[in-house]
Amino acid sequence: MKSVTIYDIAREANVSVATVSRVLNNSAPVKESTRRKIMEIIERNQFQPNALARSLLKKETGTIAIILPDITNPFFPEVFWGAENMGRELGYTFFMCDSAGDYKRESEYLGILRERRVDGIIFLGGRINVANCPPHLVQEVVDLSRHLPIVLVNGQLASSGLHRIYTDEAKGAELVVRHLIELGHRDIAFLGGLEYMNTTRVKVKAVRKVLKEHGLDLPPERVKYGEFSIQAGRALMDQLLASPKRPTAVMCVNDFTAVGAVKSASEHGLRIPDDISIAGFDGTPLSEAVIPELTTVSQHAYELGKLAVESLHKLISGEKVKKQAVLEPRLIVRQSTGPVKKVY
Amino acid sequence: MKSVTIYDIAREANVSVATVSRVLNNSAPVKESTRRKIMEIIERNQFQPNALARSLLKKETGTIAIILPDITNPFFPEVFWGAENMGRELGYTFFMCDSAGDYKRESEYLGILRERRVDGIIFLGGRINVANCPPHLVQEVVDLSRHLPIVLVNGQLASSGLHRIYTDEAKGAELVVRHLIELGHRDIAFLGGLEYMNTTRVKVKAVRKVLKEHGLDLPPERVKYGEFSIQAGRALMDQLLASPKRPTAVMCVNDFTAVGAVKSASEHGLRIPDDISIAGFDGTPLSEAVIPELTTVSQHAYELGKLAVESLHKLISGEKVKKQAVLEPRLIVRQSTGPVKKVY
DNA sequence: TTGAAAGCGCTAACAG
DNA sequence: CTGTTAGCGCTTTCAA
Repeated sequence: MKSVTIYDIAREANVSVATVSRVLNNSAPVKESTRRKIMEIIERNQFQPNALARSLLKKETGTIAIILPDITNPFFPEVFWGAENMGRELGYTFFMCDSAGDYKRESEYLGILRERRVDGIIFLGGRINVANCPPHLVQEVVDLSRHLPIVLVNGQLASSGLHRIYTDEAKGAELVVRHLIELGHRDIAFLGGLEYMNTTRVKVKAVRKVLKEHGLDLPPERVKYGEFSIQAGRALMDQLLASPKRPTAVMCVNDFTAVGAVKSASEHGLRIPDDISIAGFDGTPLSEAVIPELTTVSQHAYELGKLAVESLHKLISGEKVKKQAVLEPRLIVRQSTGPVKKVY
Repeated sequence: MKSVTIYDIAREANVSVATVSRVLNNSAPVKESTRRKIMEIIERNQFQPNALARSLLKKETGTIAIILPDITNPFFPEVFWGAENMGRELGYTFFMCDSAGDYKRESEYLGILRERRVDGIIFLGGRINVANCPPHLVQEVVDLSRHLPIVLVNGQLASSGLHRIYTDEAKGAELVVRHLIELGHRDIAFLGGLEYMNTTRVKVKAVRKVLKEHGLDLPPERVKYGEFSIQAGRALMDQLLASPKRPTAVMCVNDFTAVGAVKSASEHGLRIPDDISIAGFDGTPLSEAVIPELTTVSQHAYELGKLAVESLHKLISGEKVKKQAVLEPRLIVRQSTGPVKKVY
């Protein structure tokens, strides 16, 4: 089990470790014949340099960590996949940290990652998505960011000056509402999402704005806050349908809740979109897998991951990077929304 | 940006680095007063020991890597989530490596992980799931396993003697077929999965076996091989439905293909399960998200991840571990399967 | 083109 | 209870 080191190679080749190091890194010219001899010995011994030792010296590890709130939500694997594909080419390996959206876990990971000397961190969810993040939690991230680059994806930390990549969710929500209005809907509800999370607030605000432009409004009973899960979507929709007069269209905070809403609606005997239109958000693969396929808004998850790594890499290399990169959301009209049915 | 080291702390506290190290690791008694002083200085400087240096010395990194074929397939996040929850308590951090099922990428990662001196590897998909894995690819893993523990999840490497955790897929397939037969189905088809992958073969074989027990068989035209995606499921189902006489029930290789099959069937105007029963496999969250909810077989993905880490940890700690751990699959009957409709 | 030697930051004997 | 010291495996001057 004794692992072979650069010394073993050097000894066997009758050269110094410096020379072996040189052929390993191509960091200086080495006589062709010695190079070949060394290479041969390396191959034969299946020698692999110890990345820890190298990192200790070079002060860079070639690792990036991604902290996210829920890997089982299909939006995040998509982001990761984008990040990894970009990162692999640049030579990075990824630590995956599922925080479950829990501040404590986030802090825990932040500490661990610092100890492990990752080259950078991509942060999603949790504290960067709440309306009023406790100052010490903001500070923690800001402090860390003085040691290593951090990129926030789809979130922010009040006046932290951290780099951000995000999709314009307000714009996305507007797209959905305009689409619904064009279809003739006048009674639109908003469903899902915790009230104190930004992703929820931003959307509700945008919905209000667009409705107002059309002389419509969003009364309190047409907004149902809750979790982001399928279950929550279903329960919330149940509530909505329990009211005497039901809306003709529902915009959901994400695809999960939309799926739940669809379930509830069909359990209530409603046909979608004939009896009620339901729209999701995120454009996850799930939205396409469901029947009926969901009208939703693509957040370009893959792209977000890719861009995050790209920025991070530049930051790591000391290049100048724009503080913010905003992606345009894209409305994807599918089967779950349709013209309002006139009832005379 | 100069990072503070144990030396800085020692100097400021007027003690030796050894003492600082002792309070850091609680590895030997230290006078309470000095301990407090040192702690205070550590806090004030936000000192975090460099894990690289420690790992270099201790020959253990506290990292586990998980190699899997497709993080966007909801089965795998579930496995990861189980692994992480178990691993976090044991002090591990996770490298996530999406191989895309590509042997080249797998090899690439295997090399990188060795260099990074991960404490262990959890391997899923790709080469451990094909019927005839090229010997050099087997050898590569076996070689590596002499340097660090490797656990194969839901797969195997011919006579490699590697540790394995898996769900009994044959049993799972049997469960589905028996369920279908009980419902009165006599014409059952199998859909999806590459023919050369074990996960496909095992299931087809099991289906044949059970059908035979009941005096039935699985003619070639009732088996449609293909990818594991939703798209594949849909295309394959289209083929199946193009035949003059369609089966009354379809068992799919996984939930993705089942979802595709459901789509195709409903596009063809068939009601599920009244006109045709469709069953999935894996028990992913997707199977429950979809409408109608899928009858499927739970592979206990979360549990697989948990167990994998548990074994790995024991292996790492030098404890004795069973070569194999087999989980019992569980049939989950939901809405996509029902009694066969008698047609006279 | 090559070698000697000084660390990177930490832990673990070994002495005291 | 505490300090000295020898590495862990590698890269990188500085000389030769």
